[in-house]
Amino acid sequence: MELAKNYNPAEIEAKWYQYWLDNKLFASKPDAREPYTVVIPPPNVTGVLHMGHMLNNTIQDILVRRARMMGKNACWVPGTDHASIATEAKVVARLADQGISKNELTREEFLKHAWAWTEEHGGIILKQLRKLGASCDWDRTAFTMDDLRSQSVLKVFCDLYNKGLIYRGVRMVNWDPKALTALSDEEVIYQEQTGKLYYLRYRIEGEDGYAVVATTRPETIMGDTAMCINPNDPKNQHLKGKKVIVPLVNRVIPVIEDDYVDIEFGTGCLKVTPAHDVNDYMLGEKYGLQTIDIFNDNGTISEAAGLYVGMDRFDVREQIEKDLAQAGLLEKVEAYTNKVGCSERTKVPIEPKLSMQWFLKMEHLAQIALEPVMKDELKFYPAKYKNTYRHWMENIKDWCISRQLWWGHRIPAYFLPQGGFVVAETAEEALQKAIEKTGNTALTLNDLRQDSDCLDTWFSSWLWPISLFDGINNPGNEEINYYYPTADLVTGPDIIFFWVARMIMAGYEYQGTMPFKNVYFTGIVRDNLGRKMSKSLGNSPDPLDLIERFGADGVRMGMMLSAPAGNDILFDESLCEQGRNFNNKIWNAFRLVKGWTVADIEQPESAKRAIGWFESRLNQTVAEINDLFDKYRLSEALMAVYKLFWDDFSSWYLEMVKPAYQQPMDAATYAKTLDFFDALLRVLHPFMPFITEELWQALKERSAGESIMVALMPQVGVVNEEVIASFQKTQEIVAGIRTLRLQKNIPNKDSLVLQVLGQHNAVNDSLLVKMGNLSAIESVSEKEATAMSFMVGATEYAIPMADRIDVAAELKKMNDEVAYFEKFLQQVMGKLNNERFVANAKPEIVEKERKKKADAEQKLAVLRESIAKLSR
RNA sequence: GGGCGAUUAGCUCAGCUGGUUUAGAGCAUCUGCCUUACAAGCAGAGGGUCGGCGGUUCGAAUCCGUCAUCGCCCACCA
Repeated sequence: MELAKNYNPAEIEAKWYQYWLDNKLFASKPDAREPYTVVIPPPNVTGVLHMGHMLNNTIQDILVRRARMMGKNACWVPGTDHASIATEAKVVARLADQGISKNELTREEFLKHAWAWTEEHGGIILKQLRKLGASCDWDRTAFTMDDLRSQSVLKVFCDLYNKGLIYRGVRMVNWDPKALTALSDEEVIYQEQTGKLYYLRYRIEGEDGYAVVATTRPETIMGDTAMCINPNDPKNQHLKGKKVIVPLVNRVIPVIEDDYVDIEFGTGCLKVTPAHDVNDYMLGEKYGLQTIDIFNDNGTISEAAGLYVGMDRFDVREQIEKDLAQAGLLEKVEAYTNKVGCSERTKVPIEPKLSMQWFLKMEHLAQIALEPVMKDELKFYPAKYKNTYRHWMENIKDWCISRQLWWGHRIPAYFLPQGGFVVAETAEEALQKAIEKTGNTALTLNDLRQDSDCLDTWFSSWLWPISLFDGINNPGNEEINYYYPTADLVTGPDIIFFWVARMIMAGYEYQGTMPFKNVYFTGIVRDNLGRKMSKSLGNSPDPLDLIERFGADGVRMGMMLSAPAGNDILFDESLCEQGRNFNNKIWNAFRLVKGWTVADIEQPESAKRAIGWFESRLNQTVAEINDLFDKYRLSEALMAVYKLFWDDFSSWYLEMVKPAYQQPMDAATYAKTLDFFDALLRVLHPFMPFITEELWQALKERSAGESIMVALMPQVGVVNEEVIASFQKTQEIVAGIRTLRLQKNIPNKDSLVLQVLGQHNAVNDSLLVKMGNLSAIESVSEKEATAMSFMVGATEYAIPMADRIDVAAELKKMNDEVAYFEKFLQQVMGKLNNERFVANAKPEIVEKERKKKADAEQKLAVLRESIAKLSR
């Protein structure tokens, strides 16, 4: 067989992905095996794969593939999210490019465009995931707005409404003036902005003086309906019971008193605008103040304001500053930085606004979802997110679930002609309820008007682990019973409240148990300077381009090399390079092994020893990897396999069993080597699915449809610690020989004699001879005068150098060692001479120190003797 | 303003309930090798007073306090 010198992933990856699909290896159906379920965090349906997805899905695929090879029935369900607000914004933008504005269209027309967009761009991201090797059960691909998921949403909405957990009412909500919709608290992000603090003069009615109010939002004065002071504020006592006049507006408003006001801030006077500030709203409620809504939905000034009507809120801020100054009502302006709540989606500052919305009461849901996490029944990795979770749960507020958008699940509430509404899953059902409610049998579907709002995107996402198995519409069906609760959820901590917490609530509310057993929080993928990857910085590599250049396996390995749970990963292309290099290493190891010829010859002693050692090392590493996976320490598990393959297998094992040039190998060693290779490929497969399949198929005869994907992981066999320890000594001796060769420029092909002084365990001598290229190993009581030596443990090894020896250098080396061991011994003696150490430390610790002392003394004795001889 | 987490080799990180000779790994670096699997490689080597200061202890990277720097989350100070 002719194999290319370098591994070429491109040809191989497409071939095997198709093979897996053709053989339905990703598909899962309930059976007698233990299930292992993962639901994908559904990406935005019109999204494109970025590095965050790469990380997230690589981790999921590793977990899923491993579970499959552990004999579980692995089911990874893919899908996409309709992403109500984000997608609607994109569709609106595209329509605008075509000169169409949303409000020219009917709801139906708009939705037609939205669906067209979805079909056009939808699922691109899922196709891209195939390039990564994702082993999703594609037949199960779901969409948060497909029929089953939509029905689930409506059913849950009705159920929660019937339970009294969903209500409709006028509340202060976060209003996005650009997207023209209400938002949940979680969709508001607070950003620091440098702005100004304006000191405005409010004339006191019937007096000459004025009170000064500090505000960041002078444009809201048209909505002022009171001024508030702290009753305990000594500097504002004179304002008690007075009335003041709103600048420019000239409205007379009362001065009220409440200890909510911070005496220290500004002048201690607060302007109260109940319609446009959460706290002011609270004050307004408390003191029965009038509310004047001075804003239109798009952030311009409304008729109610009387002034600046139709102007944008930020233009008014500039204009009013000038007008106030001109009127002598602006005391001063200071530079001021504060945090402004902005829409997560459109980035514009949100406007607190009173409006009629739908809300979900969260208290009960938070209650059932908190304890399981705190008690680790449902585990978070890393656990530090438990704190974050608890804090949110304990301070939870009602969830505003209605959005003034069209792209999403329309709220199943139907308004009646004579007022009031009914909630029902279908219009027909609603009509029936309406008739029952009103007693009016003449009502028809045309008399009902369905609420035009739709639901927050997350109101469908929170059902994902249940709705994917149709557990809402069809409770207790075979699939939900089998696949639920899912095993691991892999997602970013940025959506812990949006999604993770709410899924846990829905899980307990609708299935009576957790939606997943473990949550693995990934970090954020950053560039090598620690900056977030973003389009504007241009520091985000194109994943598909990376895959093309380094191979999917190479990129996967690059992502995983530094990705402990919860840590951000500083991504650099060099990591992919390392991954590619590793692929190449595996490829070439395979070339070597497949190049060997087998003959009916006796198995050499060295091969027997090598096999015994590697078997133990393999078992040891497999056990270690099992443990690391249990702790979700995937990058460490990968590193363990990496070292096992590169160092132990390639650098040591293969070199030890390798026959001399063009010589054949014995059949037993060859068979064993193939077995080892097979096991290594299986351990590697979850990390690097493509190259491992390619080589696994080529390693031995396989039958049609067979795949490493469904081969079983190696089991942990016997680990002979003694063999490993004695081999480690052998490795050190070989390294010693190699160091001397390098120092003295002795080529590898020149064989050497190794002299051993004192005790030597000869079991690995056959390996020593082979790896060190020795012509003999001699036990001597005294080394040759011209020998150079090194120590392994307490034994001295020497190699006669004849005229190559440099006595002075050799002496210096040994004297340095003496100095080192003397210092070391001194430290050990310091401890042992300390009575309190001997008295207090655990006996085994003291024993260890005694051993150190004995070893050091022996080494010193050997060294001193050598020095004495050499100096003669 | 509260809370959480970090700070260990040039870089990215391990180091669990204090005591495995002198704190580890990978990458990078340096030296020697185009040795018939692999230069995307082989062999070898160097590199850290564990952020600062104090404390507890026979003993501290590890526990406590404090300061500094960085990061994240939450919060209604206009």
